[in-house]
Amino acid sequence: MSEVSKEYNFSQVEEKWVQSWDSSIYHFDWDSKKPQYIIDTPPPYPTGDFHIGNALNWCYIDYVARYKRMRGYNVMFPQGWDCHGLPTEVKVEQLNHITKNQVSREEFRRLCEKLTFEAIDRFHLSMGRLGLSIDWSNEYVTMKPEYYVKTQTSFVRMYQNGQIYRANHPVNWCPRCGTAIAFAEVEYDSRTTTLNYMRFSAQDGEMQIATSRPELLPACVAVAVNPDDGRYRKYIGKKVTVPIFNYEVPVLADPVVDTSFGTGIVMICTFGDRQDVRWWMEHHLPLRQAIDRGGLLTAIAGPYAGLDVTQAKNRITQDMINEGIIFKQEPLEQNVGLCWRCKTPIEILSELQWFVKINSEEIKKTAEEIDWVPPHMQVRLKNWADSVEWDWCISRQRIFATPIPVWYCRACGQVLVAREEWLPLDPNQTQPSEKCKCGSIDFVPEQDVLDTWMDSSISALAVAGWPNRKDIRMPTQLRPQGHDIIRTWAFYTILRTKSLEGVKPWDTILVNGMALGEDGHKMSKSLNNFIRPEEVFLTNGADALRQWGAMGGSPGNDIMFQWKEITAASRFQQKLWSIYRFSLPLIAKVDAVPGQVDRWLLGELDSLIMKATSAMDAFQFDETMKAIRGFAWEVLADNYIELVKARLYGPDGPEKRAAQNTLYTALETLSKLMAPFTPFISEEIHHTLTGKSVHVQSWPMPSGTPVDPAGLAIKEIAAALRRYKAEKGMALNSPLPGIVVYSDQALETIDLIGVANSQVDSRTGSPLIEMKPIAIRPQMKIIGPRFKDKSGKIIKALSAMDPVLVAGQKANGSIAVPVDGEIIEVPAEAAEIVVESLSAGEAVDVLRLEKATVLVRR
RNA sequence: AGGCAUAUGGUCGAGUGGUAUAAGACACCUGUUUUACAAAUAGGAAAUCAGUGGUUCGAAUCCACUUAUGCCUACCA
Repeated sequence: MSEVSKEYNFSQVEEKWVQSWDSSIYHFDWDSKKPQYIIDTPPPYPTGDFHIGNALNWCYIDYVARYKRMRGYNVMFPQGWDCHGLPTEVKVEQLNHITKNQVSREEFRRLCEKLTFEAIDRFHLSMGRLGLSIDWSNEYVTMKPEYYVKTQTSFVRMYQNGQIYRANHPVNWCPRCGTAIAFAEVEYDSRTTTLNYMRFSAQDGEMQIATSRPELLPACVAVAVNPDDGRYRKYIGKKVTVPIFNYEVPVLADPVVDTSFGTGIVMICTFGDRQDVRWWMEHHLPLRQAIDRGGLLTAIAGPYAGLDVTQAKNRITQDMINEGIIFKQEPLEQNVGLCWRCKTPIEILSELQWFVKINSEEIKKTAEEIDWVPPHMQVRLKNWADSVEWDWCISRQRIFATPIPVWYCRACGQVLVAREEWLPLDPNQTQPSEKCKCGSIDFVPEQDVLDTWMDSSISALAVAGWPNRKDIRMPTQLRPQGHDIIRTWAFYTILRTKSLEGVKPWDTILVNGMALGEDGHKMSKSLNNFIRPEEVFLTNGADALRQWGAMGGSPGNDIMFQWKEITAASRFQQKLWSIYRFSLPLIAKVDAVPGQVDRWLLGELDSLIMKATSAMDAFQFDETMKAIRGFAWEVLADNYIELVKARLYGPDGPEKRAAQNTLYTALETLSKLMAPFTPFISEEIHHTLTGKSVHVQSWPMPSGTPVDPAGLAIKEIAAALRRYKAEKGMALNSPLPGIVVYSDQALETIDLIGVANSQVDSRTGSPLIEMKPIAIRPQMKIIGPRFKDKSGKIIKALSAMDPVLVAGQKANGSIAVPVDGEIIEVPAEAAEIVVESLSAGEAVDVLRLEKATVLVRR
């Protein structure tokens, strides 16, 4: 055997295996007869860094993938890249000092692709270094035609099924960027604005209305009051006149109106905010669009047309003050919706856009068919589904995204959606190969592109072989993701999979928490609590980081990054390495009959395997790792190895071989159990022992060896003797004058003699020591359910009885307890007797253990 | 403002109805060099389980309310 270094050199070992592993063992086999286990891996947005949060997500996936592989599944752990999106466009503009309109669409797209490919390369490096068992034969890149043909196909099919339509609909609009944006792209900032009190003239008098956006006055389509508000009841159903613009709008009643805000009367405009949209739809109000795509006021704003929002606000406010229409102003703390990119206040405009129909009920129903880990995460999806008010706007006014495969006939305006067999295509570069119904061949291409979620929401379908394979592998088995994107990625994926194939996308969704910094806040550069995985790779290695991911917390809970966890992980690896270093020259894989102590260890190993298996099946990685650490450290190192050292160092013989073989088995099994968590050190150990890779091995099965009670007793005696010596201030290897152990079993003494460095006599039975009952422990579990509300009194009375008397009665099967002058018979199990041993006057120390009594001569 | 979650020793964190030892880790204190490991080992101190009320024979555990924190969503005409 080669030299094993005293210290575990994680970087040498990890780098070695990163270099030499054959990644083809992780490839999914489309022809396999094994049960499939397909993971719908999140496709990250590659512009950015691979941070600790990513690392955590991918660790979770890798634990599962490796475990399932070892359990005999045909596992697919694919990796995709969600490329399209605004951040990349912005970055390209910054890096090249251009705006996207200064170069052609094709050129701009090319620049975005280049940046994205570079970013993907960086991710590849980090992911490899983390030891992820990704199946790179199933990699997908959403910006490549091979992938976006699927996005376009899904668009065409959903259009044909009537699930996609084009319509005028309110959208969030950034006037500066000139594009519709999703709710997720709106951020809020609190600002102080002005609340203006205005007079509207009504048929019977005057209505006073407060608004922070007087410039939307020409977009006013109604005013609303609360039906329960006695002040304004008389106006309901009547008309009022909009000042300055002089047209009449109805007065509506709506319970949502807050009677205590402002005057209790609301001006409904198209559109000031989301509530306006709700009212507009609910009450079927007309549309008066006062702001255009550029953020300028339209012709209906009369004298204010052509002004931008701020100018218009100032002018109209001043005019109304001058005319006495505004009679009061007060400051208002208000959260304003901003474009997250350019911080321009957004407007809600009605635009001709493409939409996907949202059927919340169907999504909720499908969500119920999926196993949520942890279960309460499903509630988040349901709440979101219930709060969705508009259909999903999927068109974006951008460049770097999947093109919408649609043209419009210049002659008659007819919409022409591409045929599936024409895809992939960009309508800006390709003309349709058929005429319009009107006979024209002159088409205008759709310039809008698809929302990025249209790409990523078919990830499950894409990895399962949709749409080309005859045997689409739906549903997939697992969706791992963070809880921050339940409302988007999970929601849209369920929607699309159900729409396109009528099935749920996954059997199980595993939701992991967010990675928090050491200060307990979400990791961010601005808080300076940001840790890069590379930092940990350098200081403690990937295995240590992976252990943190497993130990840090249970699924769904946020997990704090802590260096001390990393340190603890490293220490464990060092401990394991020490065990390995000690064992390697001594162990052997030989046939041998295990002794009592060996059978104890093998029994403990069995229960570790069973514990680890059930915890892994429930995605309880923390439980699994904890059990492994506990076994390796306390059971194996502190007890078993100490016990069998004498045998291992001793002459060859059946006893030595038994220890050699048992230790070998324990190490080999440990390397397998740890392989999903710490692939590097596990591989190093396993490979040295067997010459094979641990990552193609099967998950260990219990050998069926029960814990040998005699072996357990020996282990406890050894621990007691160690404690005894420590308390006496003796060196642990100093001999004792003589030891006699009493037990029900005939205990083997070979290991005890070695570990105590003393003569040991083993006898069956008990020593001549008087055992005196001194206390009674009532058993709540027995008494409670049987005696209910009397339990309290019985316990009190029982505890007060003479322990000697109770011990005698217990031996006879039942105990008579006097309660309130009445005798109640309680079963023998209702009381445990505490006994004290009285020394027989010999010069011995008595160590009383559960399964044995040890006399140590002084 | 709404939804969901969380609250356990100095710190982190298991435990989800059953005994007066509430796991473990880190930190702290004390002993010990024992032919793998002092980043070890043997031991110790340290928690009225956020508060109040309730259900129960019995509550860290279930329920209600309160307080604090986190996340998600919304934000005001």
